[in-house]
Amino acid sequence: MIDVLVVEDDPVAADAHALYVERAPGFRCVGTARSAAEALRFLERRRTEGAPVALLLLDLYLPDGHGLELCRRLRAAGHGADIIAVTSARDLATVRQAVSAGVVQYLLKPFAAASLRGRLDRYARYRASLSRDGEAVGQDEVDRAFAELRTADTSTLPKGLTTATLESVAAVLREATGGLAAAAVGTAAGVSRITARRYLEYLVETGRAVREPQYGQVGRPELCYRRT
Amino acid sequence: MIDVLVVEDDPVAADAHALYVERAPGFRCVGTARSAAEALRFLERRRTEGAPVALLLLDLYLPDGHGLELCRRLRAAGHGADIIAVTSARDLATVRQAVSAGVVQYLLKPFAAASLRGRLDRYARYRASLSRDGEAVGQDEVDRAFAELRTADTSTLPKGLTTATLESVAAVLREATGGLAAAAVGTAAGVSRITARRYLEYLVETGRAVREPQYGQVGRPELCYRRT
DNA sequence: ACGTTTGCGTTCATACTGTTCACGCCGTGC
DNA sequence: GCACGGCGTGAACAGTATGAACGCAAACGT
Repeated sequence: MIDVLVVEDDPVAADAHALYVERAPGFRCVGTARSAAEALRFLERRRTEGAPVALLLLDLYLPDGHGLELCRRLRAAGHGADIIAVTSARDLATVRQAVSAGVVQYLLKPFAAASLRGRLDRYARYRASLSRDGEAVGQDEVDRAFAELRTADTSTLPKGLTTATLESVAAVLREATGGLAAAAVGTAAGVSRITARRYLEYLVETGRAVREPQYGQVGRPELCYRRT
Repeated sequence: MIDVLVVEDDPVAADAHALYVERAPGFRCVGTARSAAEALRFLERRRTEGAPVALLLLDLYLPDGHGLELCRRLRAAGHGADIIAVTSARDLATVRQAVSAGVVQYLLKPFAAASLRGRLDRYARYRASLSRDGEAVGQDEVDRAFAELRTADTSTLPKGLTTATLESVAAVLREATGGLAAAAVGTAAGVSRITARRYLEYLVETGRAVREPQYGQVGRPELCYRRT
């Protein structure tokens, strides 16, 4: 279970964020703070109690200072909590400062519930890929863990993709019981293997499908796509 | 031009890193530091001179303290420099702490020159995508910028190996209590002995597994693989 | 020392992947 | 009305991850 603290001065937004966190499997909202000072007190108390907070949903505009200043104070105090910035700050300078301050995700307000949910799921996967302890890791594993923190925008489709085709590909995947190869999806959706693959890869990127190899008798293994 | 400071106690490695940085277009190595204290002094001096360092290549094992401690002190002092960790620390706990401390890349030593180069290029792209003065920025642009920092290097795995298969082979080895023969690993992972051996050998090469012969019966000894 | 036994390591055919490029289509400007 | 540029699609092709076959290496038994 990943313990989350919501830091947000607007009570309505704070409640909404807390609700979204509770709804995400594996996450638990252990409290909300209205200000930087309150957040620091909360984190300190949890740490002395031996149950440190793992993740912060942090609004950057707080009544008693900037959210990034809270980040810095937090790091200086030795808190290891990860931070997802949830803010309406739309300027690039703030984004850059957030990155250097160690913010793992940056979500612009207003956002859809699914958008936050996607980020929380990604974060959970990142945690899972780093949860094994006491073992030597390779560069590939480190890269994979970092890649989990990367999120694609789900609201706008990338160039070369259309809603209609995406819908039919997603529908095929939804109907299928097990995993389906790109070629099979293509046939079922009435498009070529290449096009089907394009959309399936997009679904994987946005976390709505997974890809796993199916080893045959001989030859390169077939990639099977399955909805999550 | 992106100003880089190399923080590394080994003079040979420091020179090599500085050389690699100079060779990357758009980057300039403005100095090297042998210790955390020296690095802090250097950053402070550059900042007062009005030419703050933009990026650190940071070794985590320093003579006067851990590199991540330097990160925290740096943030507390308000330095906004980004950090690429270049280290031989192969444990997941350190990786996690590095992420929460605001490390943008994590490169394991020893590394190929091309590997560092790839990361520098990606960092340059990240900078470029955030350098526009245009104020209003959308979620998609933020995501793209983050993605530049977190895209896994495709060249980390040798030709002929896939992350999915590597993961399942590594998982089998992790679950096993004692040593396992290539054939046994293959059966458990759902691949052939040949494929299992390929990945096991890779794990041995990268120091994540060891290989030891099992004597006792008639015939050629069986090679048992075990995680480290 | 030599045969026997057992599994290793290499080669190569194979099947699927992933990329590149040309085509057709829709919308826009002149 | 016609040229044009951008965009979504698929055919062709090179690339690549896999396993079967097979020769060989390394141990034990006599």
